[in-house]
Amino acid sequence: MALTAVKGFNDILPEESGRWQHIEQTARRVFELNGFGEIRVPVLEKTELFSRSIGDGTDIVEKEMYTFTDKGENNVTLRPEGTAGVMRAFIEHKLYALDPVSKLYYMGPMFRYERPQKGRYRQFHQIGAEITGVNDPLADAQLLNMLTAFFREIGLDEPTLQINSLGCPECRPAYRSTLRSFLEARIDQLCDDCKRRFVSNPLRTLDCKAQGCIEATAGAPSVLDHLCSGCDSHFSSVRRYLDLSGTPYSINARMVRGLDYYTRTTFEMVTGLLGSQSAVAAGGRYDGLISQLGGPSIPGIGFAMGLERIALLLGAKEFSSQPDLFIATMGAGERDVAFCLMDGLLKSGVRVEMDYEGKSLKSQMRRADKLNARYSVVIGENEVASGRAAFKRMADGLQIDAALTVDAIAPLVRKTV
RNA sequence: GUGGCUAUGGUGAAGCGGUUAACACAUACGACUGUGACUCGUACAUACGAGGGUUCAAAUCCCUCUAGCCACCCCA
Repeated sequence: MALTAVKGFNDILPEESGRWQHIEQTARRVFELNGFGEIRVPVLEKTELFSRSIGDGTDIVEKEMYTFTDKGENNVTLRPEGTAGVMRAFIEHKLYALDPVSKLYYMGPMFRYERPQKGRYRQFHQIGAEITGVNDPLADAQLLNMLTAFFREIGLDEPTLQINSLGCPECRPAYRSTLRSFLEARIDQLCDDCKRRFVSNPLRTLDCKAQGCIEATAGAPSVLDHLCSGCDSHFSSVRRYLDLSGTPYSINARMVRGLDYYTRTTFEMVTGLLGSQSAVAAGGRYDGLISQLGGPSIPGIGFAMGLERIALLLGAKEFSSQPDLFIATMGAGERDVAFCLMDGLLKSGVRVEMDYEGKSLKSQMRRADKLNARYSVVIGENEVASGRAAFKRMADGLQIDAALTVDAIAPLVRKTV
């Protein structure tokens, strides 16, 4: 093969793009219903934006970013996630000055240099939403309800919502050291990875899949028992609002996030159908992020969902449309008439196909069938002379006589639902 | 970054050292003399991921590389 796409970068072919559009349109509809407006930000940002927001020690920043120096000697990076860029724009354009509460959504490609596997690619696509300016747990709950609504609308009931609270800079350090002393006593039972995590990120040992670690951490202290009073009441309010609106969820005190900026509420939509890529959507509150990036001290909360993973879950559901009418012609003499008829019908919104290259009637009919046209019509000398033709309903072969005019044809073949 | 598996036409695949690379689907054209889905006929890999080697002879054995998939790490 001469030239191929870059490893981990995929083409979305027409066969699949219908499904993608369905996902995107559903997200737009649900998000806009909730008062979110779309923001479009660049895919390329200064590297510093990501190292400062996501965190220097995270895997994303340490080994997964597409970072390079451009011709002007700027150190730039293809965005590995969406929130940082959106918040940069939020601060840069002082959107907080327009409105104390802003609700934004975005969609587009993200880039991470990882080894591709099922549901994980180097260029992947996310749809995300962010609320800034609200401390109240009401914002957390609305965002979670919106996420739940999206999955309901898209027709997926499989992914389930899990929530947790990670505390804040007040209470997390204390919990972390409590956990560390718990682990210290059992460090021999931990796997090699977790011995490393014990130092770098002890919370991570809680969601390790190794049997020894699961046993060793079975009685580990829970974050939720070590929240400060502010975080504790915030979390219980979030739960109360979810209960009030009947949103199903479960609490997973072992859920950890990969980005440093999360505080308090964190959550994931989890599926069991994608192997180890169980998270279809994930997010959380990031009360310190905006000020960390040089903006005012404004809280925020948001999520991102993975389009590829949702598309995978949607599976083989059919989203392609069918032509209303296929026009077949007997000979070159009728093609002018057919072409004008097609043009007129297209202008009035009827989806029409015709044969472009003067193939045999047999081929044309086969094509009408293959395209799954709802009606077909054959135009020959007789039809041109009489100005009428038989429109064949492909599903059952019924033929209906009608005049060869847009006004007569459009209502006949147009899908009436 | 680590590990495992796999690489034959548009697709799914047979082939396990010996003349024309099976079969199916898809595609194109045709047969049933102006009407699809059934049936039938014809066409369709100078070629077996790339490069090297062994051999009289390789898609079939060996080596290297590359790619894809899956898993780990991590993550949407």
